[in-house]
Amino acid sequence: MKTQLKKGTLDMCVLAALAAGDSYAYELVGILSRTMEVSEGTMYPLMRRLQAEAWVSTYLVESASGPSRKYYTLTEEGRRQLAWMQREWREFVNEVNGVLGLAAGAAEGESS
Amino acid sequence: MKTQLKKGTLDMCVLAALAAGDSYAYELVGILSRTMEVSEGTMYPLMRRLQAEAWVSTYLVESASGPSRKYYTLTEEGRRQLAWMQREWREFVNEVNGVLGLAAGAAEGESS
DNA sequence: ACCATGTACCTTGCAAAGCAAGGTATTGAG
DNA sequence: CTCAATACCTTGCTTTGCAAGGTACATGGT
Repeated sequence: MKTQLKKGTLDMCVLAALAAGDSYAYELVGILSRTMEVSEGTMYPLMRRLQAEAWVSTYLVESASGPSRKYYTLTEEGRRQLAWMQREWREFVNEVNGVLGLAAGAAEGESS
Repeated sequence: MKTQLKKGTLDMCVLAALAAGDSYAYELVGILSRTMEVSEGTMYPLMRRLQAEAWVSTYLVESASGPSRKYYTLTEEGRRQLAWMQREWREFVNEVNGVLGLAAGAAEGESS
């Protein structure tokens, strides 16, 4: 469920998570999954996009408990992009809530 | 812009607008355009979907200034669907803001 | 009569994004 | 030696928004 709602917000969520510290795709799925549903099939293509846009850069780190991890760091441009996305996000939420609010006022109690 | 963010919210917005009173596709574009960007190419297929799901029903009304208008009414099921969508929407907004908030707290001032 | 403008309907074809399902390789436990 | 967990990845499908195009009616201007 909620698949459609996530469109366009996951990049922002990942960038926000990376703003709190470097991480790798597999771990990011776990981190975001504490709050919302995400799958690996979504994550890996997403990370490629972020890198293609130069919003993140990568480096490899060997792990003692499995294959090497591909860590991602937020770039300066990524940081700017995150700020811009957050502005758009808040704006959009207001727009939608505006439409919902209008309807709520007209559909429910028209007290005074 | 913001095309991706709209995915999944436009149906809800249209249902909300219809909760305030019957309307037709062309007019709905105008109504929603006061708050957010929508185009006809989006609206007409959308209305077909809503009707296919039985969330709206239609009736024709002749117009003095152009072709007949296809009015849409919210059905009982549509009303229930709208309520459910709004719940999902608020939940989702909280989830995303949660992820953004975590990052904000960790990235900016770590006072105390 | 002609044409532009506004109203009102519609479709086709594309692009973007999320996801299930599948696949590979490494490490450690039983 | 097999099983699970870690960690990477791709292919194909689906949904949705949108630009671009097309139809038809009414009105006003020329």
